[in-house]
Amino acid sequence: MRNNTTILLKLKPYKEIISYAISMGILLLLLRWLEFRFLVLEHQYEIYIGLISVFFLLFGIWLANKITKPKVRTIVVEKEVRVSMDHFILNETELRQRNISKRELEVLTLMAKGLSNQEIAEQLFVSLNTVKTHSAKLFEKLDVKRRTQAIETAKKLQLLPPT
Amino acid sequence: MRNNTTILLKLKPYKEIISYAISMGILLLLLRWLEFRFLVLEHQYEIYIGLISVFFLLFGIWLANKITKPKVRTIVVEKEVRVSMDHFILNETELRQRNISKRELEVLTLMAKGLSNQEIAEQLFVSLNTVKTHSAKLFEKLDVKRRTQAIETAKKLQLLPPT
DNA sequence: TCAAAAATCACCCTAAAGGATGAGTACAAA
DNA sequence: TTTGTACTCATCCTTTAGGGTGATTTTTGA
Repeated sequence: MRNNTTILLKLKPYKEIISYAISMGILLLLLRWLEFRFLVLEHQYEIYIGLISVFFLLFGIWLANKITKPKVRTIVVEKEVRVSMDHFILNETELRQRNISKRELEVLTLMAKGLSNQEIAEQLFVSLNTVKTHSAKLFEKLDVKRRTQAIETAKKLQLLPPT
Repeated sequence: MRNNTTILLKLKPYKEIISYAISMGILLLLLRWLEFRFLVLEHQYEIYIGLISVFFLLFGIWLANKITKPKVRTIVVEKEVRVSMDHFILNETELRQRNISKRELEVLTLMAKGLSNQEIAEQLFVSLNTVKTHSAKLFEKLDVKRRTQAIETAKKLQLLPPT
């Protein structure tokens, strides 16, 4: 059982040769038959030759397609990929120098997302007043007057990820 | 000199046809010669047939290699492109789709810089009310409620340069 | 343990932002 | 010429943001 399989596997690479041999066998039969025809119709051997030619031409083409490695043309397309700064690194030095606390940075982050003070308060589970205090201190430390400026400045200082 | 080059260049595409014609010519001569041999050596026409067969077989293979189209394999190479302010391209399609006017974009730009409505009004030499009208329409068109959101959204839509 | 810093919240007040609506002008396209 | 659109400005009103001050509670580092 296992031996048979091995034999079959060993025969596999010679498949084409075998099919070639079979083809040649069929061809020989065909030739015999054509030879008979040729003898009967004396002066029409040009047709015979023509048929042979056409057959081997087609056979050659078929064989070539079977044998030859497929031509592969490689087209390299360069695709531009916008690299969004998913690997944002917070500028902790700046953070320390400006003495900005964790909570303040949280408020700043939510500010940058476009949340109102009320929404920030809800998000952080603190009162509106607390958020206001944080933002007021934040504006001082960032040396700005408005939240829009705070966001701009913070992004420039790499305290917030860019757009 | 130049004419010769031109002629050669014009002949170039027909190179295969010409080589084919030459091959056929040679073949005919060969056939003639073989025919002679055939007549002389009466019963050796199998060799003749064989030669014809081999020739057309090889010719078929050659032809197949010439004819077959190469398979095209497309390799997409992703190329990282850092997005920086330098080559910011405004998304005019988005601008048109959202029907945002030039003036509104101006206001949006100044907003993103952190200016107050009053400052924007002074910069554009219009009244505060005008700026408010513009910003109100902007918020509608950008489908946001606050200026901070407007800036965020606009940057995401590439209507404003990133930080 | 104790002081400093951070975080929380409140109150009051002003400034700015935002919503809704109406209306006049200028300019280009139909 | 008319029509539409962008731009301009105004008024009234509400909401949100921001400034200033003071106070209590946690947290933290020396």
